[in-house]
This record gives sequence, C-alpha cells and structure tokens, in this order.
Amino acid sequence: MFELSQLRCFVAVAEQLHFGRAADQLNMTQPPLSRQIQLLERELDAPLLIRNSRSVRLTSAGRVFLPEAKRILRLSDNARRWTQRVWRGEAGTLRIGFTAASGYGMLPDLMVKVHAAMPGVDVVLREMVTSAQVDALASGVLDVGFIRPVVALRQFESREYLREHLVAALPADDPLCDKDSIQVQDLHARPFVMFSPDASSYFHDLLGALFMQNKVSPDIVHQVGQMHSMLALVDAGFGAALLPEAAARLQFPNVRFRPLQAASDWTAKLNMIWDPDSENPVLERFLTLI
Amino acid sequence: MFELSQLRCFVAVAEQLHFGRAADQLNMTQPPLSRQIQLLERELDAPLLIRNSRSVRLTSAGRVFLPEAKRILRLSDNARRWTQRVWRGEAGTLRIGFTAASGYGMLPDLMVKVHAAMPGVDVVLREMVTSAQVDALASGVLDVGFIRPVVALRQFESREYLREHLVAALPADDPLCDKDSIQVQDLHARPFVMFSPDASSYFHDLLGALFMQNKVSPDIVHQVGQMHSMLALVDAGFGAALLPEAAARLQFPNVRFRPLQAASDWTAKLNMIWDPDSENPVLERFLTLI
DNA sequence: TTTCCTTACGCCTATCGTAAGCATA
DNA sequence: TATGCTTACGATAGGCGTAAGGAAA
Repeated sequence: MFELSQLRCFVAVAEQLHFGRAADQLNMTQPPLSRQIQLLERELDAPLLIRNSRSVRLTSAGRVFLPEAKRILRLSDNARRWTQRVWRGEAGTLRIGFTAASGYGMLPDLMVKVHAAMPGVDVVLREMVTSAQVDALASGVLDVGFIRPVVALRQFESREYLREHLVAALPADDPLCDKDSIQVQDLHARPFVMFSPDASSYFHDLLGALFMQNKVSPDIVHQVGQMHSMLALVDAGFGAALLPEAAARLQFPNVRFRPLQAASDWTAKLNMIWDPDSENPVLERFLTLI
Repeated sequence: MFELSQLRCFVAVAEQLHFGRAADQLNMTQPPLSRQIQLLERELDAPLLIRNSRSVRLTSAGRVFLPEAKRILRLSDNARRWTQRVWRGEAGTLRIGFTAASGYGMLPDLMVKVHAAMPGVDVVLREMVTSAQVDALASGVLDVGFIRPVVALRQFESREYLREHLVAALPADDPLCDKDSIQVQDLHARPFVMFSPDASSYFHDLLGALFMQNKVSPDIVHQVGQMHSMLALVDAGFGAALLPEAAARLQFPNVRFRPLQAASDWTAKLNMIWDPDSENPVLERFLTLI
C-alpha cells in the first residue's frame, strides 16, 4: 500500500504541475520525488501523471485520485489534531452521574461552568441512584458522580461538593403554613411522608437521627424513595415532608415550602466521587475547575 | 506526520489488545511493532495505549484515534481501487456531444448499449452544434462527438457512425400527402423550408446538391437552422421540408412524413469523432464497444 | 517462573542527494 | 541550446529481526 508521504508528493506535483517546484515545496530534490511518484503509480497500478520535459498533466486516474489523496491527508491531519486535543483535555467527553434530587439544584450552574471553561468538551448527563453511580464509575461508564454520602468507597476519591439546608414541604391547608419557618418539634405526632430506608437510606437515616435527637416522633404515613413522589403525596394532603432545599424547585399547586430551623450540621451533603485512575484527561481538568 | 503503515500497526494492536498477536497478524515481530507504536504516539504527542506486561488497553486519545485511523485506511483502500477501475475504463465518465437532430434517433439505443457494457461509467450528454463539439474535443471537455461530416479534422479521428435516409415533412393539407412516397421532382417550384447555410451547412449543401442534380428548384420560403423549427414551420403550413428520418420522431399535429425516393447515396451521414490522444480510458472501451 | 512489552544492536533495505542522460521546443 | 524529467549510483538513515532486559502475576 502507498504511504501518506507519497500522497503529499503527488498532491504537490499535481498542484504545481511541475516536478521541480513541487520538490522545492516539499524540501527535497526532484529525482527522489520522481521516484516516489513512480512508486505510487506502480502501487496504484495506474499512471497518475503524463509528463515529458515540457509539460506535466494529470491522467484521468490522476484526476480521480487527487481529491481522494487530499481528503486522506486532511483527515489524517484532523485526526492528529483531534487526538491531541482529547489528550490535553481540551476536547472529549465527560460523563456525569447525578441523583434526581441533586440535579434540581446544582446541575444547571455546573453545566454553564463546564461549558464556559471547556468549550470543546461534550457533557453526558445520566440520572442514576447512588449505588448505580458507584457501579458505573467502577466499570468506566461514568467519569464523575454526584451522590449522597455513603461509606465503602475504597477505590474512589470523593469530596464534599455542597451542603443543602432542609426545608419543610407542607400541604397548603396545613396550619403550619402560617409560620415563616418550621421547628422540628412542630412535626411531632403529625402526618409525615418519610424517605424509604432502602431507596434513600441517606435521607432516611439523616431524618431519623434528626427526629431522635429532638425526641420527635412524626406520624409516618408513607415511606417513599423519590422526592417528586414525596411531594406528590404532600400535594395530595397526606402530610408534611422534609427535603433538601433544592427540592423546592419542584412546584406543586398544593405544596408550600418553609425553611427548617435546625442546627447547621443538619444539612444534606452532596458528594462528588471519581476514579483517580481514570484515563480521561477531561476529568482532571474538571477537577481543577471545581 | 505519521504513515499509513503505522496506522495499520495501531489498528492491529488496538483490536487485538496484544502486541504479540498483532505483530503476528501484521507478519512482523513484536519489537518493531512496539517501536512503530511509540513513533506514532510521539508523532501524535499523545499516548494511545496503556500497556504493561499483563494488559494492553486504549487511552481516551486512543479511543478517539482508532476510528479515525480505520477510516483513513478504508478511504485509502477505496481510493486505490477506484483509481484502478477508472484507469481500466471500468469506471469514470464519458462525455458525449451530439447535435440536436442526431439525438432523436440513435442516442437512446446508444445509452442502453453503453450502460449495459460499462455499468460503472457515468455518461454526460451535451447537445452542441458540430463546431462547438470540435472545440470541446480540442479543449478536452468532450470525449466523443456525434457530428455531421465536416472537412478540416486533422487532429481528430472519426468514422461514419450511421446513415439516415431522408424523409419529406409535409403540411397535412398538402396534396402530396396522398402519395405513399415522394420524388425529389415533386418538390419543384413548391413552397419549401430549407436548412440555413450557416447553422446547418451540411444539410444545406446536401439538399442543394440533391436539387441541383435533379434539376429541381423548390420555392424556398424560409431558411432555418434547427429541425424542430423547420417542422414548426411545416406544421404552420409554410411548405414542405426534407429531413433525416430520425426527425420523424418529432411529432407535430399538422406534419406528415413520407419517405423520399432517392438514390441511396443521398443520405445524411452522422460521424463519430474523437481525440486519439485522449487520456480517458473509458473512450477506448467505448470505441471497441461501437 | 512465566508472560509479554521494551531496549539494544547488527544487518539490510530504501530513500536521499549528486551527477549524468535524454527528450523536446 | 536550455529546460526539465528520468536514470544511475554512492552514502546514509531507518526499519526489521534476534537477543537481552525488566516488570508483573
């Protein structure tokens, strides 16, 4: 098969229609250029140029081959540049996992930030629960995940990304709506929509601890995994709920949000997690950006 | 810049994920293969493969570069094949010139023939008057022309392609329509639509000689260059006309065609003309086909 | 200890440049 | 005779294969 250097030789001659000038342009002398063209023609099994000491012109085969040769050279150059950019982290793909609730709050801002700082990078967003994100990171399907804190994370690095205060979601006809803010004690013995211990163990445990420390026992009418389902139940008047403040972005007609008066350590943490052995150069740039 | 051989090396390794097997597949030993990959990586200024003695896998740059490399190799192979086919005359373009009138008769058959014999060849048809065809041949815009016989054709080869008998075109109300065939003498002193001497000198001279030899003098009411214009005048009842039989394919409501009884040398010749120095291999195949 | 990629080194092919050859206007 | 492509030929760079090196399971 021919080589790219031969294509460059041919393109130069085909455009100059003069071996001497083409050789000059290629920083070589004419004889080896002639030879390269001959080798290319032998390889193609077709003459590309009709030449004598007076003129050089393309054959029909040469006319067909010229644009192909140029295209191949252009693609090769593009491939080189594109690969370099990907390696430098200036281009490529960043696959971000997020839990449904985390997305409401910080994702839009994050997207704007990433797009501004790394314009060549494509971002793929995938909504996944925490455990699925950990698996996806392990199998290389995700580059970075946004999850609620969990314990066993040996192989990954993580850091706290943000903390959210809790807000109370109340049915519109709940008398508590008259107050500007809610105390945990206000919820004692009142109907309450709780996070389920399996699908949302972090929030389940967080609220469980909050209630226990305050010696409050709400009347748990439902246990639900997803925030939008909880809000739907609140909207239907089943009771109140406690959610991270980002959930207030979800608007339901019969749901009112009121801030929860609680010590500042009763916040919902959102962690960022990634594989330090990732080969994706974009990840590194993302981490320095954050 | 890298070379195609290096792309082949990389693709083999990237697909095998094993230097030894890839080298085998490439009919070489591992060490030079390693070296080629190293050279490619240095050229791209990005690592393509992460390798240790236990495993080989692609980097993000390698994942981007692999499909590009395959594409470039595929295009190179296609370019080679396509160019060969063009050179062998199995593919390419044949540009055929024809005079308006010649097209009516033989072009459709010719097209069918060419397409059947040379399926990969694109045919470009251009209607041009004889002189324009000669110019187009000289400047390489046409490969072959179908023209009426002319004299000065030094640089081109030509051969007679076909001869057409002449037919008389008569207005529908002309009493001559009652006859099954027409004698030249029938046209004496009758209104006649003639070819113009400049735009259709061949037919003008042919008919002039025909009339002179038969001592016939029709009453020439118009001189026109193009056959469809002549037939339009016949249709309008201006007079009769003599045309090559292919013109009978043009149907006008008030025009009747009748064969002309004449010696067989009073026929309209259609010549094929081409440049023997043409570099188009399709032409050669076309000539042997005809 | 085995596997397997890399480094080291000698050989050889292939390309380059210089110089001569040759055809055309 | 001048221009310009091709052929000839010696020097050299670069690729290949063999052999040794080294890291990981």
